[in-house]
Amino acid sequence: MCFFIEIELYMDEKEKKFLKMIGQNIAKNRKAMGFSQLDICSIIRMEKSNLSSIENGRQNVTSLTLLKISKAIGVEVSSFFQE
Amino acid sequence: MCFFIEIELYMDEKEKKFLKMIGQNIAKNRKAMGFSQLDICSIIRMEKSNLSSIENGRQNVTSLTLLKISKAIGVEVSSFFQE
DNA sequence: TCAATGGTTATGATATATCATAACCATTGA
DNA sequence: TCAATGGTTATGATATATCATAACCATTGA
Repeated sequence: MCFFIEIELYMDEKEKKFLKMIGQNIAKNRKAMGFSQLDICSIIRMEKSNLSSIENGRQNVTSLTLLKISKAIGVEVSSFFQE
Repeated sequence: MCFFIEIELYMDEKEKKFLKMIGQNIAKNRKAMGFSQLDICSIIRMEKSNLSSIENGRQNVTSLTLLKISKAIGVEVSSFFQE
């Protein structure tokens, strides 16, 4: 038995879900405002591979990237953190 | 005249202010809940140099770090993005 | 058909967040 | 006094976000 490892795995799952939630919120807001991934990428000069990976929760996106995406879409950054 | 550079500098200022805002919100919430920087760092196993630099807006903090800090303090991540 | 659009995944390079450590300063309480 | 506490700043190492590019797939409209 090794509780430390269990806790680590548990946190890891939580973190994965958190990143997935952010990505889903970005995608939801983006589509609601009528933008494609490519639209956003050209507005903020970001690679489409990057945005795709963020929307799929595969990347630990930084604050400034969230700021840029939120401005391009036209929503508040905090909208990306709603459950 | 070079508008491109002007826009870049302008954005840079906006971004600096954004990071400072996040840092101030973290510090405000942390103090309100009665925690020192060292408390938070020991809870989430983060370097105090790192947290200090985040609270002073010198670092482009990542989503997962915001998640950890918010859990340690006991507030929502979105509270770090309130104007 | 098939070109265009929107998105995903992979790879190597570069920039930078975080770690680890240390030195330093100010404040506080014994 | 002075040790303890809380915070800042600096430096080098390591991990990883993002860039840049490319290949690929599915859908759609001409």
